[in-house]
Amino acid sequence: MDTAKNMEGVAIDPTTILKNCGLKRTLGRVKILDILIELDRPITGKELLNRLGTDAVDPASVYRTLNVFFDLEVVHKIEGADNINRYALNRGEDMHPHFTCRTCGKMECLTMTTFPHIDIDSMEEGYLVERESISLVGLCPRCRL
Amino acid sequence: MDTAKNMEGVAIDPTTILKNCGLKRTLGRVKILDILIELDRPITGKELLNRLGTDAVDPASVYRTLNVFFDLEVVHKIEGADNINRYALNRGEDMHPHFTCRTCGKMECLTMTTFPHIDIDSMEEGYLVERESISLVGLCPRCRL
DNA sequence: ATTTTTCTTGCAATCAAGTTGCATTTGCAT
DNA sequence: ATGCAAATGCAACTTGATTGCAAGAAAAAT
Repeated sequence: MDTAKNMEGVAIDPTTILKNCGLKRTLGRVKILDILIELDRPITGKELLNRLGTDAVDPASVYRTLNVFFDLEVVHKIEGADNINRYALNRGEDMHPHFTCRTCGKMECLTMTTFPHIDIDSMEEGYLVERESISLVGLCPRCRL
Repeated sequence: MDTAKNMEGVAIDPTTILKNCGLKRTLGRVKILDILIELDRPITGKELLNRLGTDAVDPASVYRTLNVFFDLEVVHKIEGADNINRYALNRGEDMHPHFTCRTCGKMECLTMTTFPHIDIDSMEEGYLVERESISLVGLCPRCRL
């Protein structure tokens, strides 16, 4: 079985990721990366903690790790649906909107949807736009009954 | 001097607003509406409390009031830039993106910018989209140095 | 292989935004 | 004027997340 690769054809396994950004390979970080690699949608710190389950990593360490990963661009941080941060592995994908179900709280990446172009030039002079995000909220098929 | 009007030509003063939605005209609500009417950008509960200043309204009451206003569509609630809710008077405007300065935290409405159309049909069947928001984050001219 | 250095973690305390329960007060219809 | 539903203030609490610090684990140096 092949190792997963990202869009640039780079292998994505915890050890390689950690080595590539000069972080020590600790059990907690590996477990967190295992979960994020497995998943194709952004999850909250809470869900991550739940998934880590019994062999718990301390919440403080989880949040610290996520922030380190975010600073090193190992993960994306998605804010905005319900004021809870969600994290997803940075696979080098294009920017895309996210859909969050109001009931079950699951967030999904709308990778099939083209990211609409915002006419930034029509903004007043002098603004520097660093991040753009589009967020849809509603009901997913399962929660819609 | 004329009283301010919204897009439907309805006068927007605290007393009228409160009467129109069957809420009691209390001092706190009037003060909050005064501030929101005056402002053309969404503000946080914190900023609202600061502006209420010395003649303080209790934080719990402010947040309760904002929620009541939101439920009655008197105000918009904008989430997403930094996981802090911001509120702006509902003037019946079209949906528009918001820009938040990473440094000073001020949010502005990008009313001059057309709201890009998201191709919701390209989403899988069964989703119900209730809200859509577009959020830009960066530096405003003042904070850009 | 062992020591040393540096980085990480766990734990507990803390923070900030926001909510809730409840007794008291206030607006307003009568 | 007065009676009652609605709103407020206060304090306690919730939740997501951060921080200080002592103890522990990786990687580097010997």
